[in-house]
Order: sequence, then structure tokens, then C-alpha cells
Amino acid sequence: MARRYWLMKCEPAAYTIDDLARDGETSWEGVRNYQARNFMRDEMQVGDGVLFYASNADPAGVTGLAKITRAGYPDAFAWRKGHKYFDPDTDRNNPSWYMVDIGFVERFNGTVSLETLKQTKGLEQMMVTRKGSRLSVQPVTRPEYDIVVRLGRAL
DNA sequence: GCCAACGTTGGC
DNA sequence: GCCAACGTTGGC
Repeated sequence: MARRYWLMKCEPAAYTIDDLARDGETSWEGVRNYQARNFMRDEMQVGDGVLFYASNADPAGVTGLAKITRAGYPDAFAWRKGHKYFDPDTDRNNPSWYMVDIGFVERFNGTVSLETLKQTKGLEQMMVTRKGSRLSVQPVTRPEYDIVVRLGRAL
């Protein structure tokens, strides 16, 4: 399958591109939305490109690049009682939730802000630029990915 | 911290 | 299966 591209959101209070640069690789557990789950479980492949997006940040926007280093596998945190990602309803034999691993690729010299994304020609269709788009894992097209990379490297 | 937009839940 | 109530997300 051809390489695909994604945008993944995270609040800086939880994890940043600097954390990923330090760690090299991290697991992406805790996604509790079915649409996002489906992307991780069914569509993400090792090598896919990721725009790392800081939400609830000042400014919010893309702070760097990552890549998928492990395709979808069951999110075991859902079975860890007392953990914030614990989900009493998920069955061990039929996991509700999936996660992936991502690896560090590149840290931008700043943030490609949501404002910039909204104003950039060619990104009008990007989910994240649409009002009320809360999905934390979103597909991105190759041209959109390339445009954002160019913007990020120009910072 | 506010609040609009959205997804999920649950009563009927 | 509808839809109101509720909880969460996320920009500002």
C-alpha cells in the first residue's frame, strides 16, 4: 500500500515534539474515539508520515514531523484498572481500542499555526482547518502534507 | 476560564 | 430509532 499521511493531535501538557525528539519513539495510547480508532487499527502502516499537531497550545498548530513505527495494536491501557485510560466495557478477546507507535522525524523551528494553515492555499480541505473538527487522528493528503512540511521548514 | 461544537449515552 | 442530556474537545 502506498505511504499515507496523518495529522495527530496532542496537548503540550501531555506530550510535545521536544519530548518525542528526546524519546525517539513513543506509544500513542488513550485514543477513545471510534473514527480515530479505525484509522489506527485499519489504515496506518509503518512508514506513514505524521504531522505532529499541538492542540490547546499558544498558538495551536503543527510543530514537527513523525512517522508510524508500529501499526495498530490493542491499547492495553484500556484494561488497566484505575488508569486514566481504563475502559470497563472493553473485552480482552475483542479489543475496543487500538494504539500505534510513532517515531521522531523532524522538529520545526516554531509552529505552523492553525491560523496559517487556514490561510494557506491548498489546505482548504484539511479537516483541522474546518470549524469544530475535534478528531484527534486525521488523514491528510500527500499534497497537504508537502505544503505543511514546506511551511514548517521555512520557519 | 469560557463556551460552541461535537460524540456518546440512555430513556422512551 | 429518536433525541435530550451530558461530557469532552479545543480555539480563543
